Amino acid sequence: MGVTMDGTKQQRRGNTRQRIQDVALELFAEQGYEKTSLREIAEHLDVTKAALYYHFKTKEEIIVSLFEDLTQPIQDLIEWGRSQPHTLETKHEILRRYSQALVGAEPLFRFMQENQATVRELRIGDAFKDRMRDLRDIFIDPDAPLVEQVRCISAMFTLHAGMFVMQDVEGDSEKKHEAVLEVAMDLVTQAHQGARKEG
Amino acid sequence: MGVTMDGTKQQRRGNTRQRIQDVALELFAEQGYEKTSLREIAEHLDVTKAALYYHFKTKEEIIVSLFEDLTQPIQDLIEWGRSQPHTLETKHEILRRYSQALVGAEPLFRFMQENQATVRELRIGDAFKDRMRDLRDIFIDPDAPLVEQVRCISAMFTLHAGMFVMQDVEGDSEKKHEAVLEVAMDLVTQAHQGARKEG
Amino acid sequence: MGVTMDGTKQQRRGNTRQRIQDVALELFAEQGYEKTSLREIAEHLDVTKAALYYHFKTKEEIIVSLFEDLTQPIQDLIEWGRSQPHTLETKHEILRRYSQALVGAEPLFRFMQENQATVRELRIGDAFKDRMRDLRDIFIDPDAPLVEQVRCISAMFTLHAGMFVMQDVEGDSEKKHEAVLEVAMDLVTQAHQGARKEG
Amino acid sequence: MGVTMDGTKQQRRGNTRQRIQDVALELFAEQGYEKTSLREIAEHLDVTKAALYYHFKTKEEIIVSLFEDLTQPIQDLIEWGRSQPHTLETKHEILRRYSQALVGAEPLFRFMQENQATVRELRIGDAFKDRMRDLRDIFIDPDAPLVEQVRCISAMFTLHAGMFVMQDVEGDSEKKHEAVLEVAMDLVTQAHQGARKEG
DNA sequence: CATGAATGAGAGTTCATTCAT
DNA sequence: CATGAATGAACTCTCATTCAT
Repeated sequence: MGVTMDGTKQQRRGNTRQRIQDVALELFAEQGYEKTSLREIAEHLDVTKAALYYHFKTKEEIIVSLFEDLTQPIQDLIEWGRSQPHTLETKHEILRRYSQALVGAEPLFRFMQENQATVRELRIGDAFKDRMRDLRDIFIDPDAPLVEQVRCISAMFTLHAGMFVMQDVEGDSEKKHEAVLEVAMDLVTQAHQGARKEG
Repeated sequence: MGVTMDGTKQQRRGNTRQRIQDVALELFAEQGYEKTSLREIAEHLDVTKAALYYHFKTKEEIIVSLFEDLTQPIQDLIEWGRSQPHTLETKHEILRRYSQALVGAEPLFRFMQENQATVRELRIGDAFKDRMRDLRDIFIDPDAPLVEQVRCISAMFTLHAGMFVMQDVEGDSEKKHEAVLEVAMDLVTQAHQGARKEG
Repeated sequence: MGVTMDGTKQQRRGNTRQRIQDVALELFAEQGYEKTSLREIAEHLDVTKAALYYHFKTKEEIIVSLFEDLTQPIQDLIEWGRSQPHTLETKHEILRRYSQALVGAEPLFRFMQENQATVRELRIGDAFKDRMRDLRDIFIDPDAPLVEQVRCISAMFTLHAGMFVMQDVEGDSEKKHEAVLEVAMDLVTQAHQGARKEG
Repeated sequence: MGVTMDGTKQQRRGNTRQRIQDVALELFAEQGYEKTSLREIAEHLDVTKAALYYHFKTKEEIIVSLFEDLTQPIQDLIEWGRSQPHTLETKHEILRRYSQALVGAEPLFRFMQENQATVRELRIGDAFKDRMRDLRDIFIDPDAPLVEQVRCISAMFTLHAGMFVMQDVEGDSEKKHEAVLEVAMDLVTQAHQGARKEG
């Protein structure tokens, strides 16, 4: 992600920085942001705490960087969505792409979902909220009946739920993803039809 | 127990334990468990930190007590659900009751949802997980097609989403609740019919 | 020990006070003075901490009372010793009596020996030191050669050691006491003879 | 390692760990382990409490480190003693060496003797007990008559007593040491002869 | 690039003690 | 005689952060 062809200098340079990000995300996702200390991250990497400060000015900046790096695909998705007509087909395509984006940034999203209270107070809190609202705005028609709006929200949450709750439902991982996506698609379709009838 | 007719002093003195719980829940829900210090709770109540320790042995015990006190309705619901036949009507009734239970314990549930990473490490983590699994087990038929199982899970998550995300959707609070419940009911109905067709 | 024939009122009255002393001494001896909290003592007795304060003004007063009650025999011994001629036979008799006094107040002495640093800062510290010096003064002749003085001190310490270190030497308890006393007596005898020769 | 020729700054900066140990031992020996707080130690060194934690993970680790560093000579003595024949001459040599080892680690031993109750609960408690038992085992013949065993124990305790009690006996420090050692040697000699007669 | 050493602030927790009831 | 409720001071320990080297 953001890795250019040329690697020599970047690898040397970017290596530690990236390793910090990797370890930090893993620990943040596992234990939460507050309970993960810089000491712990440093120990996992076999460097000193002070070394972290060479690469990131504060603890907060570590997860800010993670957020920015890993949610780029969703940012792209939103931009793309904005330029599309608000048809059912568009919404289906958004769901498909969003589903994939989630898979790509799973640990971050798990972290964000499980540490909402913390995230809210961090600098990324607003960015995240904005992003979610943007996504909602290209996904939900504010003039549609309330029930149909709920169906759309439900569709998105179904995708989220798919990431975490589904883990302890038995079955092939691939098949579960498909099932989740199918339910979400159905919900949007129903929302679309429901809105039609009203209008 | 030294209870005088007049209530003013009683209120100040007699129910500190409850007041601790109230303030703690409020702050936990707002800022998260880790970021809420006992000093802060004590200051809100105008007592010393040590006073908290007269009523609760540890910080953790405060939220444990909240959890136990406030999730009793859901415990009851699960017990009731177990004794019912696994019909569609039962599931609808469960959704209705669960929806109400959520409203009653909203701050706690908001807290649990927004501090999952923290909760997981606390003593209530397992209790919560167990409770959720029990609920799922009386709600989902493991022999049904995967898609229909997902629909059921989605129904429950729709209720959860209803509590938080819906807050910034415009509309009358009462009506939103109804809409959320309707979507959830629909999902379960569809799941039921889908399962029929297969079998 | 200070218990009169009549017991009714004294027992009621003295009962709790004495029970506090008993439990306190046991815990002090086992864990040390600092590590034993009043909460712990109260819990062992199934009363509240505040109850302890009815019987003793402070924590320190508890061990002061123990000290005063239990070292009376030694106080008596010292007084008796003072009125006797400084003969070898007197010293032997002192050893015999001291040995017995130690047995009677074993837990207290164990406590005093194992918490010297603490005791020193307590009010009993000086009292104890005084008592020990008094004992030494009737036991040691300051004009005797240094080696003989050491022998006398060694005799007394042999009795002390007998209480604690001997516990994990195998053998009948009674016999061990006798052996300890014998060694101590020997040391004093030698000291006496050594002093003679010099003089 | 950044060691400059000049020593002044080095002394301030470079050997904080050692300075902590020195001050800690001094205070522990004077006031006891429990009554000595890390704040106090830090203040004596003119650093913050947190600085102590850079050098030692816990308060306990401070005295563990002291114990390990300062009892090495005794450890060596035990090892040496094990390889020697159990003759009287060996025992005399052990006493001589032990006497010297005690002088070298006087504050630590004073601490251990005056804080036995505390030490027992610390990690060094067992290590100390083991060490003492090992010493006893190379010093005492378990088949000897009880009285002779007591004489040996008494000899060792005489050395211990020599460290503390003798402080307030008047006389030249050097001479006192010699007198103490002489009494201890005598006791062992007598024990040896006593055992002979029996066997 | 990275370390060693340190700090200031604050956390949760425990303690001896007090006092109205 | 004893309790319930509370306090103030202290404790051990952890954290994010800084900076000279």
